[in-house]
Amino acid sequence: MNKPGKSTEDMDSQTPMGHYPGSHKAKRELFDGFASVAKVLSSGRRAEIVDILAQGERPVDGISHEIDQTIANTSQHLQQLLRAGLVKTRREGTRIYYSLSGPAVSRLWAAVREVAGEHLAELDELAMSYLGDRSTMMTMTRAELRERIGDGDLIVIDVRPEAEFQAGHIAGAMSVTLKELETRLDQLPNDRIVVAYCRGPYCVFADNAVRTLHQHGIQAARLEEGYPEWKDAGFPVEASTTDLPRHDHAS
Amino acid sequence: MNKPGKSTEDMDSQTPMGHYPGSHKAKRELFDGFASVAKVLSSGRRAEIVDILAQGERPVDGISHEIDQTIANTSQHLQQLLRAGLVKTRREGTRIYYSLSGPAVSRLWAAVREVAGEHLAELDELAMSYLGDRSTMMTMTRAELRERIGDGDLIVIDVRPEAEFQAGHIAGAMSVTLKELETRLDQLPNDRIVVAYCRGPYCVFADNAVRTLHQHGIQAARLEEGYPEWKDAGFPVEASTTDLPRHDHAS
DNA sequence: ACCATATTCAAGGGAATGCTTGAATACGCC
DNA sequence: GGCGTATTCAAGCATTCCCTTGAATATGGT
Repeated sequence: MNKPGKSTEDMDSQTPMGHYPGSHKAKRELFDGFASVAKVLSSGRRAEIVDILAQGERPVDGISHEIDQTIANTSQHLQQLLRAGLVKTRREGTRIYYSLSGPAVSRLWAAVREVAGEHLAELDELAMSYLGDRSTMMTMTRAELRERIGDGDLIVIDVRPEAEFQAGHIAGAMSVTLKELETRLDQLPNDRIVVAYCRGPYCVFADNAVRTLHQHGIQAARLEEGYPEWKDAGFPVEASTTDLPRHDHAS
Repeated sequence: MNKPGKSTEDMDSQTPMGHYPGSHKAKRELFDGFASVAKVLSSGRRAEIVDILAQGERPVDGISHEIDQTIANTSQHLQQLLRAGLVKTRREGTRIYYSLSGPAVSRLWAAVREVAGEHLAELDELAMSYLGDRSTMMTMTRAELRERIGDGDLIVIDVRPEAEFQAGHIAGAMSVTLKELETRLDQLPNDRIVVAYCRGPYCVFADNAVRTLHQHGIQAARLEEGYPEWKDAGFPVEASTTDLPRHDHAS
């Protein structure tokens, strides 16, 4: 006898009376609803999209370029995120800007990364393969950076794509993308420690910035987490109001 | 030109030099890794399993009965949860007990429910259909309950299946399953408010207990969240050490 | 009105998923 | 060693998912 009981088909066995809420069918549907939220994060490409939107709003073709997928495919992923309620849209002329629908989504994404980092056996290997060796790199925590950010002995650079800096960044940070970094070394004061940050704990931009700076003999450290975590912690942020956020094409 | 760039195929366009980490392929694989954690929660049945395991460890056939699925199917779902690292196992004779692999998993599950509750359009309807009308039911927060639990004017009952009570419960609570409730009404002191709790904010047991108590003219309220949230908040818990946790068959 | 740009829609193929069924494995008991 | 119980494994089928391709829609500029 392998099958589940049929006698209590539509009424939970814990329920003593027939007319109470709690049918198995409704329970299945409710949990299918919860599952639909997780399902939308069950694609690596959509996870990348959420990681990018956690930085701020972005139009479709900016996202498409960032995740290296066709516009059509990116659009379909965005539709799925939209249907599940994880993102919302804002139209501006011919462009449609997507953004996370709330901080709870950011927390969910952080929880996924945390579980993967703590419990998924292969993750260390995958992270190592993408990020390279981090063991020799100096890091700084959010709390420490906030403490020391006004002291004048360090400078904070944001190495995310310009569009993300403009959508919001750590108060007092300057934007230096990786592409520009080597040509703008002279603009960095050589008597301060440079602290680089980017999208989050698994973002490679800050790592590579620190590597480049070290090669040029400049003291540099990486912020352990990224802009979304800084913002979610309620630490001071600011946005470029000089211009509307645009996507940045490399070509 | 709809396709993503091929010229930067294996090197992130933000990276200035060729030998730095950050290839697109490795990034895809890393995010596929994160996605694999979410994917395992993308089935309603596995979500139910996680909800049950958040109460404490449980053997396969107990879970199978609880989610109303065949043992074979339940086992396969558990294998997937195991591969993704969300659960761990403990063998005891011929039984294999599954449990969540850490509190991060519990937080992840809470984050999924939170996002669904805040942003998924259909969820209210699904919850209403499973739980019934909650609007007339009195509730109590964790903090308030902890405050008043020693005052002697209320009594806390745990209406989850006995196995879950034994695996861990709110300190000072007494176990009264829904099945027993009507026959044990005389054991409840009639000069105190009864506070019922169960698995979490979307669990129907406590609701139905309060409904039954009200029908018998007993003052009763529902704890807003359940045992996992109480435990994760660091509030006092205790476990039955009189016997090893068993599953409970209704049949 | 016409064109360019940004985004969405629709159809199709190959792969993966969830559930079922029936058999295999592992442990404890006699 | 043989039996009963708990769990896992393996094969099959209908469904769903991801990505691709090509066309359709919507907005703004000239």
